[in-house]
Amino acid sequence: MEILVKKNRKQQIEEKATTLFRERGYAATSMRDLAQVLGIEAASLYSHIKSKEEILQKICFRMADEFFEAWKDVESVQTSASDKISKAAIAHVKVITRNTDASAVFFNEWRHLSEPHLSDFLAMRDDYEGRFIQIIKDGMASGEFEQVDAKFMMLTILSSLNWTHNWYKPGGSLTPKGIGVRLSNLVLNGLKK
Amino acid sequence: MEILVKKNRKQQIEEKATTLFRERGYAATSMRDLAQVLGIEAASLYSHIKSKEEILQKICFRMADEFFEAWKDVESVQTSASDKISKAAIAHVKVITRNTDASAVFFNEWRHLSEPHLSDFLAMRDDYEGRFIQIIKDGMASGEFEQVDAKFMMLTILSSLNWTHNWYKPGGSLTPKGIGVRLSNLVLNGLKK
DNA sequence: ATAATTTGCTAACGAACGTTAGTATGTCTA
DNA sequence: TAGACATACTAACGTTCGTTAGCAAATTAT
Repeated sequence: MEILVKKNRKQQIEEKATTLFRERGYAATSMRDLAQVLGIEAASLYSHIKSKEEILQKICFRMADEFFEAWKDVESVQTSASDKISKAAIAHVKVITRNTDASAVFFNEWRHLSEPHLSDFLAMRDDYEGRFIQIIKDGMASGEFEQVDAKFMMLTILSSLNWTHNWYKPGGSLTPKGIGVRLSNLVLNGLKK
Repeated sequence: MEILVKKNRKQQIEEKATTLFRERGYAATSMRDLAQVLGIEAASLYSHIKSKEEILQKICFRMADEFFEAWKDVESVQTSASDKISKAAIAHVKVITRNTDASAVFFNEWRHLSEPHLSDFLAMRDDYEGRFIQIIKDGMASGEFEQVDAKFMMLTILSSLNWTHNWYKPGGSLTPKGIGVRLSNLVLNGLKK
């Protein structure tokens, strides 16, 4: 066995950091703040992590992975464009509602990444957004959707989906899937012929 | 005459600060950064302003004023609920596109306000959001809209509208009014019976 | 049993932070 | 012409920042 990974404490650090970064923002959260929440000294954090930014990187790229992972279900089956949009919306919302704090960090704090991680991040985002655009364009080409500005449409769809991290509370009347269904129906009403 | 207001330099400071706060975030922007952009020393800023946070307050509450001011046109005339939503969306987008940097600060940096300004800010936001909810509820009561979760609908509408600050570029193919019309049509398709 | 790993501490580093005090200079106003 | 005002400076304050060095105890693996 070659389990060399530091497990327990490092995970705790990332979890607490996620909460703090969400509440106060990355720049306004100090390592001493983070240490206090964990009940240790700030210097002790460095037995487990390399730097403050490493934590942010982990959060951002783990979320990116989750979004791409969820997308696999969308592209696996051959189906109509509207069905794909619907599937993508549901999958996207599920990822967000499963990680509301990490999502907030992902959406709001990525700009504090340094190079080359910042460029990597933006490239992934472009890739992800491009997949939505492609579906919309396919839908227009096949006559399923009206002729619209595909990028504008993508931005509108994703802004509605992404905003859910700001108000979703587990245990509310709307389930993640319910939210995805409602939001995708909403935009599909505007897309379908 | 009692013109005691410091005019020129203070405005410049607020403008440059708006850009920096948007690009780097409030907490990650130092007074020395701001001074450098203006070509002066950090200490010199304090001949014109009281504190760093005062700048943030000015930006946030000026934007709040603009949003409420734009809303006056919506409530002045008695008309259908869908017409009101449309008018509100257009007015809202116009304010954002007229001040993309300040809007970004308004949406992302308000949490760095200290009390009592933070509570004031949140109260204004609740008020503003409540007006959207009221129109939606009126539309449902009159039979114009389908029965929906009014708060969910408001959040969806505003998230689409608010996101425009992230991608709108003056001189693009879409005018502010065009954006407002398209976005309001989109959500109205989902609302109307 | 012993070696390695995990976890934490105190002390401190240099840098950057927001801000104040005190002063100087040019410009507009009475 | 005198005073007020706008604008900016140097110098420095106390604080907080992210991080490192060096050490120690407990836990785990061999």
